[in-house]
Amino acid sequence: MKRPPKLRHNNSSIFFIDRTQREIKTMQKENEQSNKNQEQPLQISLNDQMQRRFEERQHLMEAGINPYPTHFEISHASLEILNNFEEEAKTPVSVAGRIMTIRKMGKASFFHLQDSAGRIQIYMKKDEVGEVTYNTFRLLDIGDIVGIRGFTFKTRTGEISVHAESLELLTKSLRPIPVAKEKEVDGEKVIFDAFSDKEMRYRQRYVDLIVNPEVKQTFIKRSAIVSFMRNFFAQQGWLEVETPILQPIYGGAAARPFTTHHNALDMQLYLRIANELYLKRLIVGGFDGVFEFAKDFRNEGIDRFHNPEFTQVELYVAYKDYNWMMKLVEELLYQTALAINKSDSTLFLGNEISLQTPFRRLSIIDAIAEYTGKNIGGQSEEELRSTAKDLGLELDPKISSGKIIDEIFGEFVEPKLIQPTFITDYPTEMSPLAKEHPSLPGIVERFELIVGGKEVCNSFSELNDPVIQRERLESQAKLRQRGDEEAMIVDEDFLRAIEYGMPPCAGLGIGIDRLVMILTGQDSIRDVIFFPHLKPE
RNA sequence: GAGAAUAUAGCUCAGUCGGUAGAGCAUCUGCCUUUUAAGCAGAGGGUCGAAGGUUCGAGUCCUUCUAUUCUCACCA
Repeated sequence: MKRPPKLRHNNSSIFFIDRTQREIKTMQKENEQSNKNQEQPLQISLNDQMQRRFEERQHLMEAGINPYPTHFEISHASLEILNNFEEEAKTPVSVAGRIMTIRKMGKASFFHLQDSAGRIQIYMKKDEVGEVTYNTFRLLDIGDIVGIRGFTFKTRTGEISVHAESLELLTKSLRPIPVAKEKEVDGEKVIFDAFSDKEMRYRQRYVDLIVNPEVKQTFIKRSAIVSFMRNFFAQQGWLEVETPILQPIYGGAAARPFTTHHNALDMQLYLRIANELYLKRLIVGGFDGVFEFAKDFRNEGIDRFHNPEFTQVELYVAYKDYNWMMKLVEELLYQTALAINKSDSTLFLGNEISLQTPFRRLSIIDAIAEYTGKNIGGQSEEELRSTAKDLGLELDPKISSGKIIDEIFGEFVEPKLIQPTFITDYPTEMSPLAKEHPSLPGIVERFELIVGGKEVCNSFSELNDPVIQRERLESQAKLRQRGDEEAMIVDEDFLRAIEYGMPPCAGLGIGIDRLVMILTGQDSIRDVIFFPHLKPE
């Protein structure tokens, strides 16, 4: 460099750079030349804004100032200052956060710092912080992270702020963040030109979280929902466990799996589609109640209700049945809603949903009768097929009676069940792991909870007769041979386990992503998963 | 898997009949000591998603491809 930029600093971490436009141009030229000469490993394509920020980082380091120091003592979060403000106190505070707005007015400036709790305005006056610090500040960018020491006060226009006495750069930001401006109109916040491109929001969730505060709230709620449920289960004395994600035989649900390969063992493995069979092994082993918050993986379509990996909590409780489990689910969801939203009602897909207990209960046969006028109780496969035809439903000729009922239900009933509704007593054929109803032949003790037209829970009294279980799995294997890719596989180890004897048991699965969607009012699963699956850029 | 829409500056978006690439915010320079979508004056910034084609000339018309969004189908 022919002429380095003027750098002055004193013994604190304060710096001062004075540049003219011409000097910047010269430096850019030199930078380009040195890039050519030295084959920089840096492969980031720079726009003008990034170029300038890279240079600034370099200048700081040349001046012996670390743009990435290791720590800063924080006394207050932004929200604490706002909540505990006392007009006359002038409380000394130190705060840290990302610069989100800047309003420079010559020898005084205002800017907002954003920390994890919120935003706080900082006021800085040249007379008070001195020329060196003030000029330091003038060079910082929106997006930089700084620490401020000062005292609290309220501005002429009434905003609680921090009057800065010193400033320390904590992290230099190299990429411009898409700042949106906001304004209050009649107490309502109006946001201008928000960062709203959905693809970029999902791909660069970190940016989404910085600039769209309501996104953060959704995920904070998600965390609170899981914590609340975990405590709810733990307080009953049930054990939180972990079971394999990599499985030699997958099972517990009707779905197509992901496959992977273990090199050292040279064997194919599957990513689990459900935890059910492993959790039941633990009930055999003598635990009275086990639960697992689990990532499951299903190799199927992607839309706003389905992500290839999703979260379920499964719970198994010995000596209980599905009627008991229904009461538990009602209580759990009601309590969760109250804890999270302070309300038992929520807006989901345009519908006001009430989680007030008790939820409606309806057998699948009655539900179909109510919403289609067709009584399918006791109908044979052929009769069911003609009922479906009457209703205008086209069916794959391969599917059998259980699936036909499921199709009719899914097409004509499920979308209409907006308020929480337990659908009970499914055909045995659809539920190979559920125990048959003692007084209803061909029907199992099973329920699903439908909310907003979508399945949220699935539960049954678990089948524990190993002989019948083997028959059921073997007939699944036959369906598989007929071409049903989702039919289950015979899992000999699971059968061996329940041959030792599994106590009567109620099982439950709750789709966490969907529950979070309902309780946070989000219409897409992508808005409740930090990093939803997208094709590579 | 099928259909529709979208892709232009860091962000949000205009761009008419095919004829020199536009705005607001952000950035840079100057002024401004309680502002808040701060203000005033000026400046810089573009492989118009990618590749072909038509044309004297393409952001614009045609073809193919890529990604996303929405709807439908399957799945929870």
